[in-house]
Amino acid sequence: MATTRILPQADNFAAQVLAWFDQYGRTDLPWQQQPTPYRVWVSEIMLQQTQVATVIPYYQRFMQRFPDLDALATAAQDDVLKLWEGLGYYSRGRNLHKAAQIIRDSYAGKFPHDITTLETLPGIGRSTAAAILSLSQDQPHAILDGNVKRVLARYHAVEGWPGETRTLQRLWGYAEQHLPNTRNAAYTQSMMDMGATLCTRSKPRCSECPLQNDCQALLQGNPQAYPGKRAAKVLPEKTAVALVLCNAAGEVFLQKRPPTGIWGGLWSFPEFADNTQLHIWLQENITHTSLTLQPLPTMTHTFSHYRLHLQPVLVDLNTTPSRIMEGSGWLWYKAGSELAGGLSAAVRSHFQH
DNA sequence: AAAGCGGGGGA
DNA sequence: TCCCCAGCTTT
Repeated sequence: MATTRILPQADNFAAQVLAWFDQYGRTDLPWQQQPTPYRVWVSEIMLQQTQVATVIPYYQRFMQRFPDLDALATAAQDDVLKLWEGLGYYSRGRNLHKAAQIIRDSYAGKFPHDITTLETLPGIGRSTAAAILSLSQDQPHAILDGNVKRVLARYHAVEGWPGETRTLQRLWGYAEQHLPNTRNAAYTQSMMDMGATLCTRSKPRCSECPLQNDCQALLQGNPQAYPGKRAAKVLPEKTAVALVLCNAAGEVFLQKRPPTGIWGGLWSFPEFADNTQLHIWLQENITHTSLTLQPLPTMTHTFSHYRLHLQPVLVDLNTTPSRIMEGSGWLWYKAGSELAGGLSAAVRSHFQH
């Protein structure tokens, strides 16, 4: 909650941010011309998850077609979504349209100038509501979009991933603490511009930053370490059995995997959910009277979404397969030989040992 | 190919 | 309150 600040700034953070804005801040963006709440609102919604350069042409078409709140509220949803095509996150367009109708019907068509009311509208959260009223009305609210999160996380060396409630609360605290007593709109724009152009995710241009002398992350020598990344999720563990079937020629039996899923379309060992499935397969496909099954050391593979513990079982036929060396979907593979298609990581690591 | 992004909505 | 999702971009 932004409160009235009657004391002078505790530090010169805001002064430096404002001074930078006066020299380098953007003032030529379409929504900065006649920054009415409606125009700023539309721009802020479009700018969620989307960069300025992408937004500009969409914004211009949108404003041409829906120059004011009433035009938007009256439009058919399809007409709104048509202008959103290609921007992504289409619920933004639907919510924008819905909110326009709510303002028309419940607020007599007058755009709410009160942050609490604004936040109740679909598509408008705390940061977006603050940005609209700051930029269009110069109201003293703090924003906290991705750019500002980066600037503050670095300046204060805030540990933790901003998605965590605790980290987010700290960042909001700093965002409010640094607000200037005047020129809030310029300050808000400056924070966004600094985040977008200086305090970038990778290769921040710290030597050009007005905050470089006090930035804790920079003083630590590693601004890129902030904000913290999301903790790696604990991956589900899966187990499977792989058949390493060898013949007397020193070749290994491989199957082509289905086109989708892990190792899609690659050549790999026949894989089974468990030993029972392996035994069934062997009985159906191998005519030898007695087979020796020799377990090999377990191989662990980590994918983006799970960890696979693969139990290889070696079966040596000690015979040379009579005729067919290759069928559709399977073949006998000699280590190092040419192969039309890739090998799964499991097979590659098997042959490296 | 993986992460980031502001808010909505469901668990 | 937490978690996942949407869709496109950037790295």
